[in-house]
Order: sequence, then structure tokens, then C-alpha cells
Amino acid sequence: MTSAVERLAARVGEAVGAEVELERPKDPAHGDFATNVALRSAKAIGRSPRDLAQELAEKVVELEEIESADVAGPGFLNLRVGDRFYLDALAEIDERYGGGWVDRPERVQVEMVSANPTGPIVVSAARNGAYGDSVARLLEFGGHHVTREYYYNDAGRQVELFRASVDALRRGEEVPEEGYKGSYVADLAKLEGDPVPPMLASIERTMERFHIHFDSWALQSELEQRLAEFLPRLDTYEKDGALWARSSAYGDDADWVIIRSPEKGGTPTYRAADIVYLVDKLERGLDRAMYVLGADHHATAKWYRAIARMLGYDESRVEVLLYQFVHLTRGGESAKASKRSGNVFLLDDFMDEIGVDAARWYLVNRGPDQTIDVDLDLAAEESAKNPVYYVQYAHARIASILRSAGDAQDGADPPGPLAREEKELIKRLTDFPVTVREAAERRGPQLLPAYAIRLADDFHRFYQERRVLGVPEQAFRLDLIRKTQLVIARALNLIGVDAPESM
RNA sequence: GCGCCCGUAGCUCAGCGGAAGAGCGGCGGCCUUCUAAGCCGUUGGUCGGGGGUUCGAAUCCUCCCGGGCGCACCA
Repeated sequence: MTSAVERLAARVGEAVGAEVELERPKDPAHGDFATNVALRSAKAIGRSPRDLAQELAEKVVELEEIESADVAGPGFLNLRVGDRFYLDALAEIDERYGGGWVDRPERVQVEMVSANPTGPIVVSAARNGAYGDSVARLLEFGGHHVTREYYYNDAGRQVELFRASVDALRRGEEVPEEGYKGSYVADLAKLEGDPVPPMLASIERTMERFHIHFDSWALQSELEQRLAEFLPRLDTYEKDGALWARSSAYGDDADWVIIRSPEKGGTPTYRAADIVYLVDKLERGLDRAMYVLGADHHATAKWYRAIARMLGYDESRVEVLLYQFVHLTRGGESAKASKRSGNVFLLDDFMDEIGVDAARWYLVNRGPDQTIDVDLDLAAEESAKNPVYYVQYAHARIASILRSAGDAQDGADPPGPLAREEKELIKRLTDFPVTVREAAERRGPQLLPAYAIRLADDFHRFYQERRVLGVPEQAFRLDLIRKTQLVIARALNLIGVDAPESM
């Protein structure tokens, strides 16, 4: 399937005899579309870019869909297109618009959040989910088969400390010095049995509320038990009584212990489980295993790739998505995000304060490489001005018009030339497929909020200047806003935000 | 010391090889008409600094300065 913009680029390319990419100028004075073909090819032919551009402009303007072609700046070709282009572009928009670009679908697993079940999900871990889930949604929309998995440690030191903390309270004793002290520990102490399952259930409820659904949950303890099967496939050596993986020979910065020395209990480390887990993923039919890791785990990206190579897998099947920290402050003071102290900001509290949608938006709005600073005192105050509501409002406004329209006809061509606001809106809609695909391929969902704001901008301006109901253009405009609504809803959905019918 | 990331408007940040942007804040306008959570105007920047590559650099390379996070037989 080719889009109206791609078809236009092909036609222009044919006219000038070169591969042409069309871009949307930021400044509307620079036309509807622009291309730099002249700048690109001038040097090879040994001509001045502006001269060449002038010659190409004369050819391009012959095309029926092109209204004008002007040379600008160092040799850009600025194009204006006629109404036919806009109407064609609008006609191709439906529920699947912008998606399904993948030629060869992969089975992809995105493993994310994966916080130890020793306490509730905190805001910094939520960024992991907001980012990972948005990438997952983008890949799904492109046509991949995506599953989301939560991996947790149910047997390590931290979890034992957590269990010991709950047990201590049950016996009426103080929580151990290094133990977990949040009020949730006391709540769990009121129940019977292992506190891990109820803790996990609580985490799952929080994630569902945050619009993240996990398809599967993996346990570290089960994986560790299968280590023996894979030892022969590994490059290992013994030192100081422990068994080491020679990961430095496969691109990592160091070697790591996978089985502790007898003095330390002779038990497998979490890195042993990593190995089994990776094999399990790649052997159970995944084409690609994605890990979502925070800044404190950046170094393990090399480890994952190293063990993939050590085991003889194509390391491109392992992909690590890295993101920077969420730094919490309260009134200028740093609020430490340590689950142990209980002095933390929980995702549930964050959602209570600013709402689920603003929380999702907030955590995915910045690029993954950017540290997020959250001033908790300002977050609630600012949440009312969050751009997410600006975008949702555009969606709700459209819903309102459609309700008033009842079952009125839509879809006819407009009775006259398109208004400026209509053209701008349609042009923005044609940006959507490009934006979505780039966001997916760059693993950069932050492009979506930025796009959604632009689209809402164009809609609000259209709404301000043009009536939909009770005018000769009604049928056409109903079609236009219906499609605008579809795209807004899709852009929001891809970052896990709801598109309300009313506000 | 080594590794990863960041330094763009007063604040928080997009932009990642083509013609400097948004939100918030400040100032001034627009509601008998489909939701004013809206619209319009205005204010505001040696894109941390030096060198380099390129027809063209906020964007790529390099050095420096400033900041975050790692560098366990914890996870």
C-alpha cells in the first residue's frame, strides 16, 4: 500500500529523473511540501544548486497535482499541491491508517518493569513500563507479533529480606535493620503464607490500572534450576572457587560469576538465570528479545549481547532499550527512590494525584535518553495544564459534534475549494504514518505526544474558524473530523492514553 | 580511572544532516452560534565552549567544561 504522499513523491521523482523525498516544511510559507533533490544532486553533476532547482521546478510544475513549484533558499524546491491531492489523502484514512508497514513480521517479546516483588511499583519503574509498553504498541501496530513479559526474582537476597520483614512483623518483632519498612509490609503481615504472590497480584493490578497488560510472568528460581543443561554450551572457568562466564571474550567489559564459591553458598547468581532465560526466549520461538533497562543497569546491555554471542546466537536478536532515571524532588529536596526505606513515590499515588493518562503521557513525553525530573509538589498543580488534556479535548470536541450530527451523511466532496484550515489539518494527517513508523523504528515513542499536540492544534484552529454542521460543506467536514478523531485516538492509544468521548 | 546518558527561550523539554520549535510562565485581545480544558496577537535563544567533516551542523567526529547513573561471589 502506498500513501498519497508516497505517490506524490514518486510522481515528482519521475518528473525530475531522480529519487525524491518530500518533507513537510515547518514554515507554511515554504509550501505544502519541499524537496532537496537539487541540493543533493547538484554537486555530482557539477551545477549550481539554484540553477538546477530552477530547471527542475519548471518540469515539476507541469504535473497536474502540483499547483506551484518555487526555488527557495540555497536550492530547495517548495511545492504547493491542489485540492485533489488533499481529497485523495483523506480518502485513504481508516482504522489501520499509518500501521501495517512491516513486510516480515517478527515474534517479539518485550520484557519490562520486572521489579522485584518486594514492594509496590514506584514512579521510576513506571517509566520502564510506559516506555516499553509504548514501543510494544508501536511494533504491534506495525505488524509484529508482540508479547509482554514480567520477569521477577522470587528467591534472591532481596526477596528473602522482604519475606523476613513480613515474618518479623507477624511475630510481633521489629523489621530487620536492612529490611523493608513501608506500610504495605504491615498490610501483608496481616495475611498468611508467602507474601510474594499477593505482592505480585498487587503489582499486576497497578500495571493494569496503568494500562499495561502482561501476557506472561517469568520466575528466576525456575530458570536457575535448569542451568546445568546449558553449562556445556558456555565458555566458563573456575577462579577463587567460583564459576565465571568468560563474557569479556564476547564484547562485555568484564567476566562475571555465575555460580558462587562454596563459602558463599555455591548458589547460582542472577546472571546464571539470565543465561537460561535468554536461551529459553530464543529457543521458544521468539525472533527478537527486547529488554527494557534503566540507567542503573546500562552496563548489563553488553552482558546480554555477550552471552548471546557466547551461545552462538545472532546478537541482533537481542535488543536492549535503555532509559534514564526519573529523579523525584519535593520542594527542591531530593526524594530518594529506595523501596527499602518506604520513603518513595508510588505509581499508584502518582496516578491518584495526576491521573492515569497524565502519568502515562508524562513518563513517555521525554525521550528515553533524557532524565526526567519530577517535582512532586508541582506535578499535581501542573497536571491540570498537561497537554494530554489539550489533545483529549480535541477528541471529545469531535465526539460532541458527531453526537449532534446524528446519522447525517458524510463523505461527499466539498462544494468549493478547500479552506486553509482544512488543508492544514489534512496535511497533518498525512504526517501520521511517517511519524509512527519513525517512532517505532527509532524506539522513540516521545514523537507521538509531540505529533498529537500538533494535530490537536490544527483541529482546534479548524474548529475555531469553520463550522461543521449546518453549512454546505457539512458532509465533507463530517468525514474530515471523523478521520481526525480516528488518528487522534490512535496516537493516544499508542502511548496508552484513553481518548474520551466527553470531558 | 573506565563505561552509558545529558547540557536548545525564565522553567520543563521536542527537534538528531537541510530554512531555530512547543508547553508552562509574562503581557494584550476573543464566549447569544457544533464543549473557552479553546482561539488570536505579543514577549523571549552566542542550540555549554573550542576545533574538524560537509554545498549545508543544534544534529556527525574530536577535545574541553559542567551534571546524572553505573563499574559485587546484590538484583
